[in-house]
Amino acid sequence: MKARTIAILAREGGVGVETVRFYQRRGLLPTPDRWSSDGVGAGIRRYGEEDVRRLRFIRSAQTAGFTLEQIKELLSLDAGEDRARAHALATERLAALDRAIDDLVEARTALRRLAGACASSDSGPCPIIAAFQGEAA
Amino acid sequence: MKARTIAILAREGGVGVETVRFYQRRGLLPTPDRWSSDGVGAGIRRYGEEDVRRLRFIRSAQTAGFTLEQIKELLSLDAGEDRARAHALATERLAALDRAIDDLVEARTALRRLAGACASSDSGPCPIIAAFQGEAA
DNA sequence: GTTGACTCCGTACTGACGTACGGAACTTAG
DNA sequence: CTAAGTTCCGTACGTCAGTACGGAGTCAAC
Repeated sequence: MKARTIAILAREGGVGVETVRFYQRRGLLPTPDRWSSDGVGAGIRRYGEEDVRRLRFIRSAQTAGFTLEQIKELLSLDAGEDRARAHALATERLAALDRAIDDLVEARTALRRLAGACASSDSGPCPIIAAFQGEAA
Repeated sequence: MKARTIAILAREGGVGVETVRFYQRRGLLPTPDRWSSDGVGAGIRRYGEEDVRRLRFIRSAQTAGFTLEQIKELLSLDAGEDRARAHALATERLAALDRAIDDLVEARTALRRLAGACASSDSGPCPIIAAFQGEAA
C-alpha cells in the first residue's frame, strides 16, 4: 500500500500538483490529514489508490463534458444510494454527448472538404468560408 | 440587398448583439462605416449577406474547435493565396478533431455503462467511478 | 417633435478551469 | 547536520469567450 506524496498522485493522475490542490479546494478530492512517521513535525499529506482512482475519474468525466460541479455530485453519489439521480445525470449528459459527437463529426466533414480543396491545387484562393457552408469545392 | 442592423445580423447568425461587437473588436468581423440616408446624423452601421456568412462561419469553425484567434487567421486566408497555410491549419485541427471524437465516443461508452448499471436495480450503490474505469458493471 | 426602441462605445464583470508566487514548514540524501 | 528539494497555504493572476452596464446618439412611428 503505497503512500503517495501529492506530486506522485498528480503524476499518476496526469495533472499538475496545483491542479490536485485546486480539486481539493473544490471538494472533488479529499485532503487527508498530515502525518509523519517519527511524530516530530506536522508531517505531510499522503495519498492512496482510492485517490488515484478518483483523480482519474475526474479526468474521464471531464472528457465526457461534465463540469467540476457535476463531477463533485457524481463522486458524492458513488457508493451512495441515489441511483435515480445518478441515472438522470448520466442520461442527460449522454444526450448532450450524442449531440456533441454529431457536431464534431459534421465539423470534421467540413474540415476535410477544406483540406481537400486547399490540397487540390497549388495556387489561387482556397474557399475556406464556403467549405463550411456545405457547398462542395 | 438587405441592409441589416446589428441586431438583425446577430439574430441571423444565432448570436447576441454584444457577441457581434465582441467579434468586431477581435477583428473577426468588419466594422462598416456609419451611414444615414438623409445625411443628417452620424448614422448607424449596416450589414450585408457577406457579414452573415462570416458570422455563420465563425460559429461552425468554433464547433470544429478552432479558437477565435485561429478563426481570425482562417478568415484572412479565405480568398488569400496561402493555400499551404490553410491546409496546414485544417489538417492539424483535423487530427485534434479525430482525437476529440474518439475521446467522446469512449466517454459515451463509459456513460452508457453507468446509466445501465444505475437502471438495472432500484437500490444499493451505483459504482459510478468504476463505470469509468473500464470494469463492466 | 416627442416617445420609445435601438445603436454605439468604453469599460468592467462573469464563469470555468486552472497556473503562478512566495515564504514558512517539512523531508530526505549525503 | 545541513543543503536541496517538497509540501503547504493563501492569494493573485491568466486565458478563453463572452455578457452586462450606462450614458449619449440615432432612427422610426405616431
